[in-house]
Amino acid sequence: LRNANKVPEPDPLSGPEFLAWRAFLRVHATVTAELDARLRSEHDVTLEQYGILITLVGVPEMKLRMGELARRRLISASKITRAVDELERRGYMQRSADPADRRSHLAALTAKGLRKLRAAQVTHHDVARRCLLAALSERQLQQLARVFETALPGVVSSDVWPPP
Amino acid sequence: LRNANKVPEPDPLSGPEFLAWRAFLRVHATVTAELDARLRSEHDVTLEQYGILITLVGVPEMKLRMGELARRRLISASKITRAVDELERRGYMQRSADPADRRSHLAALTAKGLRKLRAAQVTHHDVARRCLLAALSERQLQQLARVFETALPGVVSSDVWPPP
DNA sequence: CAAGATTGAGAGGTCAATCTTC
DNA sequence: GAAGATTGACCTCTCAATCTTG
Repeated sequence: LRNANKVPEPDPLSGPEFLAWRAFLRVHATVTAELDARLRSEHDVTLEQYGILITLVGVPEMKLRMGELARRRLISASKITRAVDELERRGYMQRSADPADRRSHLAALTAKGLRKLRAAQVTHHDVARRCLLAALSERQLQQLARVFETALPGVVSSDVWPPP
Repeated sequence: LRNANKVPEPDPLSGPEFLAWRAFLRVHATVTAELDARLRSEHDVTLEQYGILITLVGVPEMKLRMGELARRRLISASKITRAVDELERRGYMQRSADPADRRSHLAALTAKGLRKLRAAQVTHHDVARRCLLAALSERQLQQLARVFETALPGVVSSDVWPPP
């Protein structure tokens, strides 16, 4: 405490900045810890795997090139390769050749993967509601979306994230 | 697309729920990816290491028991052991015996660790501002904090998170 | 020779077993 | 015997090197 005061923080966040930022990080950490724990215990799927499946279901034909899938999940090329290996091994996804470019592989959701995702979504939505959404009025939900849209234009309405 | 309609989502989120939730996740993923990348490149520290240092600086005498540190960072006992091993190896932290309980070890920030943290905070705050805070008015920052406090009471004002 | 994807070797994380102290 | 912390063995991730096609 004494030492901390002797080496003061340069250009600190303002009071309201600090409180909003800290609450944002704390809420996210709390909610995702609960999400990952419940998805694992109830569906034997990690939050990361859930993210991959939910990304695919929202896309035409439920298939995406490996690189595009990695870009949308913000993960590396080698990590998406290994994650899809595992999901394919379990029968939730299937690779196929890309007719438009023979370097590229398409990663598709299978019928089994779709059923798995639908079941997992019940848990996902339950956690999202119980840890955040259910406490908020419709007006507060819209405020939240508006505030985020102000900070990162496109983040609310854009179908793909990050944008192409 | 055709198949997705045949296996519909049970109990979906409402429109405003969906938009607020998705934006929340997208903003967090975007900001933390940028944060981790810049902390690594400018200070050779991961976001996780930064989180450990920032947790310690906010606490009396800048020291915490290993288990309490793990609890506040939402990570396992073995992971905090190895993370502190590395931070100690680099001179940013130091372990000492806990006089109150000889089973327990205290993990303390060193003077070098405090200087490292102060430097990293400049980068941290720059990213936090540029990706989220700077676009918001003081009123919007307060709205954000209020909305989070509604969802998880204590998340804004509590000095320790998660609460004891 | 650049882009898309995968692989091998090494670094880092996880789970159960262990050691010490309460 | 349970709690606090660490260790060992296994598993996953990362980085650079590789293979293939544009």
